[in-house]
Amino acid sequence: MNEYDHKKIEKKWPASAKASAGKQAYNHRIIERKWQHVWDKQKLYATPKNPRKGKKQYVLDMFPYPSGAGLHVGHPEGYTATDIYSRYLRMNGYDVLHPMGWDAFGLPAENYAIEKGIYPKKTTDANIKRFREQIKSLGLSYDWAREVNTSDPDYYKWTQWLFLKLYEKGLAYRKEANVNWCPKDQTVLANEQVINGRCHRCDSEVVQKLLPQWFFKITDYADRLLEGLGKIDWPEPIKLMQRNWIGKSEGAEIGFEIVIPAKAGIQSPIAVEDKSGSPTRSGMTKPNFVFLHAFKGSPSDDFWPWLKKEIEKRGGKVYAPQLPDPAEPDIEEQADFLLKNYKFDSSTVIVTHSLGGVLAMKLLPRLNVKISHLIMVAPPLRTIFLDNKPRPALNKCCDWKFDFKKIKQKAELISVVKDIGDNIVPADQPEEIAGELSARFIEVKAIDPHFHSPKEPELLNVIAPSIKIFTTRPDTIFGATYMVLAPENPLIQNIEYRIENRGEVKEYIEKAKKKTELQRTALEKEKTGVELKGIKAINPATKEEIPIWIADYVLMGYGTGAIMAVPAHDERDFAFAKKYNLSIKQVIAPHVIDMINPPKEGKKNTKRIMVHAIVRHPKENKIISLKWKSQPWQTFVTGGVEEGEDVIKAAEREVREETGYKNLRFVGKLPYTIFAEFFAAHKDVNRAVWANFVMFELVNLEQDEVTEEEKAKHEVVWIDVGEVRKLTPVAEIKYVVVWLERGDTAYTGDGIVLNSDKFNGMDSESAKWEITKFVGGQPKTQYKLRDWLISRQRYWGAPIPIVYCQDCGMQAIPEKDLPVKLPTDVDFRPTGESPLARSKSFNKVKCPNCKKSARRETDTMDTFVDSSWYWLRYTDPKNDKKPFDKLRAHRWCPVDTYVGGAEHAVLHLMYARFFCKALKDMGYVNFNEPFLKLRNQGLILGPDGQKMSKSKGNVINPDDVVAEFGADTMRMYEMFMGPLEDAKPWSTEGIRGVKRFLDKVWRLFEKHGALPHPSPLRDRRGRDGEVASLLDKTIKKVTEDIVAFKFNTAVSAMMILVNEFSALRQAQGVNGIDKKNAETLLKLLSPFAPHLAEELWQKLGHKTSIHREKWPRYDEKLIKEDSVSIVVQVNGRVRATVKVVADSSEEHVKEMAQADSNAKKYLEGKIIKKVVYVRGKIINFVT
RNA sequence: GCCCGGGUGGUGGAAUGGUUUACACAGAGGACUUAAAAUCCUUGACCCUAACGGGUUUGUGGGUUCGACUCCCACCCCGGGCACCA
Repeated sequence: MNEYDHKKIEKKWPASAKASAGKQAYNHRIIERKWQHVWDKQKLYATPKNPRKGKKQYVLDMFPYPSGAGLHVGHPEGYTATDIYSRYLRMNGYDVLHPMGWDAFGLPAENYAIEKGIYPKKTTDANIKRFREQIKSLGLSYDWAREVNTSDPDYYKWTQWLFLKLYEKGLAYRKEANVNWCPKDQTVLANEQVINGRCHRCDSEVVQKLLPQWFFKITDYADRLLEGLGKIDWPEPIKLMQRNWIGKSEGAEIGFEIVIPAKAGIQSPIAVEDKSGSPTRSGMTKPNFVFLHAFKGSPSDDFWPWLKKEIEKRGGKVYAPQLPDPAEPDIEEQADFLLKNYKFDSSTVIVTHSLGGVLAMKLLPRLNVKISHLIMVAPPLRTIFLDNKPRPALNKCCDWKFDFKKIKQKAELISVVKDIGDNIVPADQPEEIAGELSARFIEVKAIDPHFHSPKEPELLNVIAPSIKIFTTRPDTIFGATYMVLAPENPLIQNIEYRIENRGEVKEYIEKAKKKTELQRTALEKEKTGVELKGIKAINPATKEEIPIWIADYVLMGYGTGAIMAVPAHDERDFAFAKKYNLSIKQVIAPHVIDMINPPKEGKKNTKRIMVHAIVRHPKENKIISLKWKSQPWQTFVTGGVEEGEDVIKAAEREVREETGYKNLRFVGKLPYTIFAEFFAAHKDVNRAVWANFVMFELVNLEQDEVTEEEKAKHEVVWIDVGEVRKLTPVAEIKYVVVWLERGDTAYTGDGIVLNSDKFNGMDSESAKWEITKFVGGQPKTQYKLRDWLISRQRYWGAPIPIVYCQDCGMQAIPEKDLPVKLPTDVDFRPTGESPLARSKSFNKVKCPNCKKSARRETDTMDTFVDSSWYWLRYTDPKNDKKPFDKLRAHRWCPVDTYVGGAEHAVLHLMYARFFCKALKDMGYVNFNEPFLKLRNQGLILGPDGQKMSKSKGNVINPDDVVAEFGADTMRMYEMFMGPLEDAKPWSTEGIRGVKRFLDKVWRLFEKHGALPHPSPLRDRRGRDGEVASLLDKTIKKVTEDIVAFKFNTAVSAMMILVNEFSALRQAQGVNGIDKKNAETLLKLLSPFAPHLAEELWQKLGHKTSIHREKWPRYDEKLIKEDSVSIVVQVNGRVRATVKVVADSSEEHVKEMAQADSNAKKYLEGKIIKKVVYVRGKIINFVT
């Protein structure tokens, strides 16, 4: 170990000893600068090259963004915490990696460039320099040889490299996406820069804009990100926030078929009998399907019989003729046949297979009406086939010339379905037809090539789509009374041709698109929507037809973009149903068991339907209650409902009978029935009751006579509405209270299933899976997490290493060409595209594949990408071959302790975890979680308790604090303020107190030098052994508190010790304190106040650094007190304290306590029923 | 609206089932000093009492317990996160 040459130090810092000598306070300016210089020279905090296995600790701070404002007093809080912990670990023999660096890319530098025209690198480098100096002035023990800077090409080269690796793995992809766009600043904004739907800089409303963007596929890791949280030591609230962000929901995916509802009054479009012989009911029919089969085919071939059945199941009427001469077809003749036998009209849907499509294209121009929909499955356009088989019959079947314009005019909607695995019709033919006809073009994979399988489910999706929904409450499906699609749901286009109010629907969709984020998420926004008229869905549980709506309260980005609406059991659906008058059907009843009169074992069980009437006074805010004479009950007006009887009528009857009031006005009914179980004492039976609540208001107080029989049972008492809580149906009453306060609401909890056929009576939780099975649904897990959008139309970030070539498409930059450097010939002014797009030098690039000139990706990466892996770079910061050496990373990682602000709870911490897992899968690291232990630091507020800000003028500058009080005081004060994770206000008075403490320590040594002197282990009151005990207790407390990150109480423990030393010295007139004790104190202090501790340590005559010393141990035996104070309580109240020898027997303590004069007063003449004795703490007499 | 965290002297906070207010700040009184600063000592919730002592008190109300800041229930207030996630 390097020894200090005190002579040399003295020579360079001659003032240091004298500056403070004889003064009450020490000179922090000189001492701190001196030791910072010496430590730096000696490389005291260099990281060991090869940490010993099991002896390594990686202690990390979240690296700062080097802003122009310089260091904030909040920064040193976390830095001091990790510094204390690192120093503590080193003193306990650990090899510690404790680095610092710069999250240097980001918006402010670029905005500054826009404003002042100063190149971002220039401002950033200057800011880093200032930050580094400020951090160094705090005496933090970072190993500066490992400094990293994300804006350095040597760093972002590897950020780009990691991007390419993710790209190779399919974890980086490009797609069109809606992004936040600020119309005033002409730029895309990150989600976190949008505050309440407004731009954080200019406050204009942010709109959604569709742009091609790069994403990282973090959703692939949703489950692992969730699972990993169980294994790491992080603050619970942070873990919870991540869990919520990932948002895992278990539920079911269930299909709802779309049907064509029966309608009266529409003329049958086809007035002839069909081959299948199905009767055509006159005056009432459904839209009709006409099937046109293929060459050599028949309606019993291929998918036809299956499709017919499926469509009929959905209420469609199908006509599937056998076409004349299928093997030697004459298209014109076939068309004649159809025209002769069938009548087509605006509701007709023609479905064709293969050559049937040619027939349809020849048929349509000859129609004098417009049909609804033409669906051509794998239609040919020419007689060129993939199998090269000659088909002479086809060559002569028609002229293969089509009047596309006319065809287009004769169908409302045309769809062309292509099989991507087709082995007969070449791919370009259906495509060309679709193009000519401007038709909907759908590419699918058929089960058998060219749709030859007896079942082709994809076709059903085109012809009769079903709506897939995700729900976490399949148990409520019997109560699904309507469905809702998100306005963006592409399914709407599929079924559009059947929608009667198309114009209205389109208008709604357009309006929804134009809405700003603010309007869509506006508080208490009223729900809007439009019904899709002309189609219905079938509730798969009830088989009933239910309406389909579109509404923007359903989001496309979650689940399937469609829901089944259960208004009775979902708040949103409830509000929507109320507004649009949709039916509400209860299928779950809250299940309550009366805790005061619970059902009794062995009693008869009876079932009843009951109604409770809440009767309001005509003028006052009072309601009627009945006070029972035979029971200790006070109830609403209450009674049974006969099977089939109207609940409201029954309630009216009861009110009349029991109270005589007769002029009632019905106000409302609790929208759900409650299932309650209790013991009915007056009848001596158990009751299971369906409880209904009805509210009336008395029009006046006119009253009929009440029968004597009723009068004998109970008396009418008016009570305040606020007292409802006290009434007797205790278990149900909480729902009534909510009803009275908030009005009608949906019941969203669990309970007993009702109105659900064979599932009635089950509890909702167990019904979930049973019902899912019953309706043919699948269990499904959904996540809220979306993929991470990393594109930024910004300059000051790492360029995305991709080029676009006209011939070869998207191409990755080869590794050898990295880094893609940021150009300097840039105009920063915002125009809506990335500034990189306007750099000439940047865009001079050749396609890595064909070497022709190509276009560069001009977006840069989100700065969160840079910070997702910096913790790995610290383990190997100078490597120019790889981002980091695997072995070196493995020696130090994962990070053992990570400290930073809670504002990164989701973003940075989630992204870094994602990177770690992706790197693990690619074999670059061998662990799953980057940060094993995480601790948050709280905000430091201004002295006024407000968040520090320039405009409020409450900013504390750390430079000023260090200048006035010194780094040691600043460090210690920030630790002493309160718990690390709490937000706490700065107090200028408070920091003085800490300085006073350090001065006190200084005087303890300084006044007479540090003297070796005989250990007078007596405290100021002359008691032997107390100081020794206190010293060991302090070691214990400080040690435990550092490990637990409870630095505030560690500081207070040292204050207590120093106060004791100081008083001891005064009381005994001793010059200085015992050397051993002094050294222990300094060691405890050294992680907190490293400069002062080192200075005093050297003064004690040492030549090596205190920071290389071993952490002090304590002696359990010394901590144990010889005598203890026992608190004497009588009936739990403190009456005295008695002093007894430690480990006294209970008997002895009891005697001593009873002997105490004050305790005696309270025990005199009382019988002691019980004595509670807690060893060494308390004795309680119960009389 | 939902989900977290919190509410303790004049102030920052300590105590996670056992004497509420450790430690520090501010305040009051005293010592030293010509004086101030600095330092040191004493004091320090509220009400009753001359005092011994007693009573009340950890946001409010209730409960569990010999005993509750601590555990349970309801409510109020503050801070943070999410926000139509089916």
